[in-house]
Amino acid sequence: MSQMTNEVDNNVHYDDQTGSQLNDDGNGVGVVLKKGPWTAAEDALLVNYVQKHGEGNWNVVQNYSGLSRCGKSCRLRWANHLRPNLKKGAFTAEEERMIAELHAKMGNKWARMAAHLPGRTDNEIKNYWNTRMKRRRRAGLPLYPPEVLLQAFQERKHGQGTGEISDGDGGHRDFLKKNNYEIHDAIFDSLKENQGILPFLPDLPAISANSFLPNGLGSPPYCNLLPSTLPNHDHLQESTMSFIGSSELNSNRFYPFDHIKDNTSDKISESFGLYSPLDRGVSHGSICYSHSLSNGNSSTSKPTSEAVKSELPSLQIPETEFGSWGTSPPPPLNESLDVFIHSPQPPNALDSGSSSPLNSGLLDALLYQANTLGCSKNNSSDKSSNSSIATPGDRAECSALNMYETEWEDYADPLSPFGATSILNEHPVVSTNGNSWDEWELFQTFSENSADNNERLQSIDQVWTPKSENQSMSLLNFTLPDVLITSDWHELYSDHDSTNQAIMTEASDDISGQ
DNA sequence: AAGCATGACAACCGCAATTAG
DNA sequence: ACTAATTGCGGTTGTCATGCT
Repeated sequence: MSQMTNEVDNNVHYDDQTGSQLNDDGNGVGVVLKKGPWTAAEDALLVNYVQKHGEGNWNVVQNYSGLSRCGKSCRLRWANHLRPNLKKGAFTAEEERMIAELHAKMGNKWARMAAHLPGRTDNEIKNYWNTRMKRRRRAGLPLYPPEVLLQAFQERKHGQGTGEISDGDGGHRDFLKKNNYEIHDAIFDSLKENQGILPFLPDLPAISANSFLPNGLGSPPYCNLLPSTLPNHDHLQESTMSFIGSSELNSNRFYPFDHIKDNTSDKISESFGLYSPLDRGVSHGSICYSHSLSNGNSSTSKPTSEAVKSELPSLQIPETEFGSWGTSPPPPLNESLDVFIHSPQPPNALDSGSSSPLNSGLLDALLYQANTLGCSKNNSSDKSSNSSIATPGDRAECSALNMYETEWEDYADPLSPFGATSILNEHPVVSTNGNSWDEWELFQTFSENSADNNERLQSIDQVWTPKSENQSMSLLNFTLPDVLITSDWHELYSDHDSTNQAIMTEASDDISGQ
């Protein structure tokens, strides 16, 4: 890097600037070890050493090479920069897709991910992901492309989760599978991270709580959601019921966004964990409350803001804990669910009366989403009739949708394996050049100023067809167009809904089918 | 042009796991 | 079996470049 090139022959500068540390490995006590950026001369020394002695024994490098670096630093330098076959430069589209996919499966297992990306280092991947995630989070965008979510979900569902990608982290998965409690990491991760996948429901029909809770949690699909092996089922049910009771699900009919009619659209985003670009507060409830379940264990003793801090993607649970679950009674799961279920709601949530499924946690948000999708297919009249509700929410929803639509522009590259081509061919896009962020804003403005939402939603209804539903299940290669400034953008909208629907249908099937 | 925000990297730190004695 | 050393990993921080206001 340019940084490095500027550092050649300036040892003194960096010694003074970055300080030093004493060697603590006994090899040269009192020797001042250099820190900071490596110089070309140091690199040469290290390369020379490795060529002569091979990798390893890093702590003795300074003895043989004359380097004043600790072994750790040498190893890192070699691994990240000097070893042969390192691939430099920007990640390719394929690599980016791989990273998203791997992260959806593995979480922050950078080293494992690097193993699947020849020539790339864990540090590189980590930096890439963190930067990318920061950017996306700031923009309020979901971390994973829907097709990655769907694919991962399907793979997990069909027991081919590891497939060609073995993360070696099957411990907790085994546990999950054994307990028929297999919910894909990525789904929860995505929900937890920013839940961008949820808010882009095409519309928000009023649905009857009874329609998907015919007999409360004691009947499908909820009863099947619970691990059949749970010995403390009653307890869990009771807990879950109280959880449901805390929401508006116990009313005959609830309007998911009704309660936010009078609130700002931020509440929707907050409820679904969709970050507002303007508000990245770390204490957003949805993040906090989703954490316990997504982790599958109760980590709520810690400040929930940590969920944000740690950027936990997948089931980032110490494997020992899961391992112990496998050999000991499942109460931890109960507890975790219990904790999740009884997750304290922020006072304002209660005060505002927004104890809706949106605020009560990602589980019912997920289920709500899944069921809503089901309802939306069967009840277009409801859809249209309800498209008139919650104007502010609708706007927020629209915003979320818009974000989603432009979200995966990275994957809209015609060369991308996600294959934007077909979509782009099917749906003429007016503008498709370059980066779309500005265009997205333009589009958002367009959307917000466009004809009233009812009309838009009706259009969506019109373009919904069983065909698109069927297609949705084969949309693994579906890619969002780069830009959606198009006269018939609602058709794209509809296709996104298809993907979304596919995901949520999978989620619903997966949950109810367990 | 200056200041600021952000991105991209590189490197360090601490902890945990593994290995060697 | 125990301990220390080594290695690996993930989180975090620091620096520079770039773009925007």
